[in-house]
Amino acid sequence: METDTAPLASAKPPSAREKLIGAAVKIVREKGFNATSVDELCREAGVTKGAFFHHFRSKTDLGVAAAEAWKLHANELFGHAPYMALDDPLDRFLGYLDYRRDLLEGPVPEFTCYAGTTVQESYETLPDLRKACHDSIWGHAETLVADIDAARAKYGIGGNWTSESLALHTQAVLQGAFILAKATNGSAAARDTADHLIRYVRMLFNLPPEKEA
Amino acid sequence: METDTAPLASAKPPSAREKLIGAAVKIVREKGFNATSVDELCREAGVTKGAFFHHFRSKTDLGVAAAEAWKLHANELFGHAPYMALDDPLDRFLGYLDYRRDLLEGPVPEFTCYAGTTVQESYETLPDLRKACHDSIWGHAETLVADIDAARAKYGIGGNWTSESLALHTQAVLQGAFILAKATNGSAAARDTADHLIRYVRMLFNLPPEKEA
DNA sequence: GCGAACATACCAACCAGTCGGTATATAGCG
DNA sequence: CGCTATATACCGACTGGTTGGTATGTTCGC
Repeated sequence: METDTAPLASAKPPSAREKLIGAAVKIVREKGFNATSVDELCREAGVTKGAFFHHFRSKTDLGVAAAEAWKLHANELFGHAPYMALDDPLDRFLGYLDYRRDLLEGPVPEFTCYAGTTVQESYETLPDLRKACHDSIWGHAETLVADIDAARAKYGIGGNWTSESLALHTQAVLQGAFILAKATNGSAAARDTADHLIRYVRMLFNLPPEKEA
Repeated sequence: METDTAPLASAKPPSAREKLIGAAVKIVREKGFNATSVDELCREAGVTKGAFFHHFRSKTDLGVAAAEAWKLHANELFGHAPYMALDDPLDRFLGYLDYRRDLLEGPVPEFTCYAGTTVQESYETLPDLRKACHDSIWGHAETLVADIDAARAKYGIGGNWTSESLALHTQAVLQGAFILAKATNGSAAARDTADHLIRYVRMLFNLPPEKEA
């Protein structure tokens, strides 16, 4: 049906549709999907209710579109980060993990995940939204698998685990870090958890721990 | 103010208060805090609205009481599990992790965390509830710290990390596992992530990986 | 007969979604 | 070029149902 989903930032004149998707990503990360009303989304986007229901059949529909936009946004951000220019696949993967840890700072709603937040509220009640959030998370994890696989082959790393499961594990740890951040309303505990993840991956690949204090 | 919070299961005649707390823990884990209405909680508990607002000043107030009950419930469950009889602190910690992984099965709402679910929806808007969820998670993590500390001392394990941070990391990984479970509406991905956590802890303590397939 | 535990009736605010309408752009046609 | 037809984008008042919360009982143990 709808395939022209635009990323979070786009060209010159943002249409009502794009403004609503941006508003959803922003406000839902602050207050959650259910606590965000259509009127509030319209106010944030500077758009009327008529425009809302012209572009989206329902509030859930906007939630789905926002999940798709969120995946594109993430893959754009991490796919073009500096560490992606490195030659070694393990360096790229470790660069990704460092980058993700370093992003854990500032106001909590600015580094948390739209899809992870939303799926918690929708998984039992809104199947379409659950699936869209699943695809958002899995679609991002997928982008890590090739490098993990290549790194294992290059350095001869075996073990009773799959590269897919490690990619998903990184996402799980980050999602857990977001929950710790929300619980404390700060980012320190989240960074500590990301450090444990980095330590784990380095151990899996027989690397020494990062520089100590 | 209110200090007589009862655990999830108690003696003979469950009062309206206890029934409401039980209903909150159950339904909020399914649908989230905001999507759960007071009327639905009353229906589930078999209690009228008058009884609800006799015992709780607000819906948020019930959410706070449920978070406290949830912590008591968890510490009761894991504090009396079989592995707690083991002599070695590392065996107890590993027993805890195995037990948590093995609990990841069956319907998703039955193994997910009330506090982790709720804090995501409330951290910006309902400070009291955020704090109660924080105390629930941190209060459970605390119960692991003594064993981790003792295990490190016994086996001479150093490293640039604190026992508190590892205890919180286990909670973060489990919270992340719950999100993967919700996204898939199943528990397989969650168990895989728990396996990575167990592998990490074993590596930290210089143990070989668990039995392979 | 008095307070705690519950029940019933009710309310104002808010909710997602509807609907009749307008403004503008483009296309087809002569 | 001028005229009509059609489609898209957008507007905002309105609706029926739901929300969290209140006001006013009733019941019952002490």
